Amino acid sequence: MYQKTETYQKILNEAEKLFATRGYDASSIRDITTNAGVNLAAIHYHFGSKEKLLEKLIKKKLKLLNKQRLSALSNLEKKACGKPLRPSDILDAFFGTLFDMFDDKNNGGDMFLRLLGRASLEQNSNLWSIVNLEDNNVITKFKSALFYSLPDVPKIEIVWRFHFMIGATSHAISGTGISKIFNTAEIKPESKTTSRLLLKKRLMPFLLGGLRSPLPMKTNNNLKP
Amino acid sequence: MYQKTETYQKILNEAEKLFATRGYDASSIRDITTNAGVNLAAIHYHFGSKEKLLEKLIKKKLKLLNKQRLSALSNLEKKACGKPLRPSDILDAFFGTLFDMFDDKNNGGDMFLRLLGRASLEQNSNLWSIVNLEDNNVITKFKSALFYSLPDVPKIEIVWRFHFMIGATSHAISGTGISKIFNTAEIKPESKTTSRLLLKKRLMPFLLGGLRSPLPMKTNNNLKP
DNA sequence: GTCTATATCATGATAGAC
DNA sequence: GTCTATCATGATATAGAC
Repeated sequence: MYQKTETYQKILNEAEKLFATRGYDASSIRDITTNAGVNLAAIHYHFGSKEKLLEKLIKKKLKLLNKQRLSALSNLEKKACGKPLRPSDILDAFFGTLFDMFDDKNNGGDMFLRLLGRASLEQNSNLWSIVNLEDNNVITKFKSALFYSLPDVPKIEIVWRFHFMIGATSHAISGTGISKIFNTAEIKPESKTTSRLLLKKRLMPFLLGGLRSPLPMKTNNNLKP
Repeated sequence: MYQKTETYQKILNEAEKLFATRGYDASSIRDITTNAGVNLAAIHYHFGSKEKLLEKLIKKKLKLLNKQRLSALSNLEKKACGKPLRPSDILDAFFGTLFDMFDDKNNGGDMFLRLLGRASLEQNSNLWSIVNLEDNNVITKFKSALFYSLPDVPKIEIVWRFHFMIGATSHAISGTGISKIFNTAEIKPESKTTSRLLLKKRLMPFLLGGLRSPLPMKTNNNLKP
């Protein structure tokens, strides 16, 4: 892929900067184009709309993330020589990369997650469906690895738990409601840096515990009491 | 609390309906006031702004939810006669009520979660802090119950895991990314109704597994290899 | 093809008359 | 409390310059 035009790149860079610092709604296309030194209508010309511009940014980030995920999984599989992987390693390959991207402040890592979250909440947004397509191959590969790794667990349960793990992780990373939870006299709050460093170490056992927890009862439970 | 004025109530009702169906951004104050049969300026007069109107709605829902939560917890504690509660019961009291509210389609249950999610993502929104205050008493009580129920687990770990559980639940309930996860040939998709009914049954073991999973290693690990 | 200038529209907010 | 008029802003469409 070549560089596209200079205007195109200027807009992309400025939008990423502004979205990251102010958020999507607070970044007007007037702000973006003015700061980028281009015309107001340039966003419409190059991207179609402000929303499409956001799409472009998200897809760019997502592509990078998923490349890292697949690479991590592939490395694990090479070492395993056809044997099932350890669930914890699979989770590391999937969620660990996300943490790395999140910690990459210079590349607007947390903005990415925030915007992804926003995209999933907007009712009339087609952003999420676009993200799905992009992500589908990765999800499929990781699900397969989990199926193979946990042959005694029904696939449908694994899929559900994958879903739950993604939720816990998104929420934890975006920091939603952190202060609410930690604001009590009983707990001496850790410094922000400390908890940041420890977050991954804390979340991973939680995810693994959830993934491996006993299966729910069948709806029609015919066992004797 | 008395009825306030008729106009006030009309706006509240119409706003709840429109936010639930179209989302916040797509519901203009012109739509709301027109449908409600009141003047355009009435929202500003009675609530101050569109955002404040949303606040009002969220607080109303939240108050109801938290009342139910405290009531459920209180019932458990009465039955326990001072003994620690079972973790699964505590989770039921906290998350089960959320599921019930979510399933209350007639009262705009899923709109509530969507708007709450939105509120937490908007950077310059003070909605979340308002929600915090409202929620603080409830969180504190449930944390205490968990501390008492799991005396061998460090409090800080319990708090973190509470946070993770909330994330998994929000994500699961809002349905974010469901299609992404389930779209593969390997799994025959359950009907929407079925998975809805089974969601709670599936999530609870996951949460419990996460809550009770082995603790993470200390950062400074002095144990011999 | 790339970009700019301009016009137009919808929205949230507000002032002031009644 | 209610209403009309008006404003500032953001988003978008179009015409046309280079």
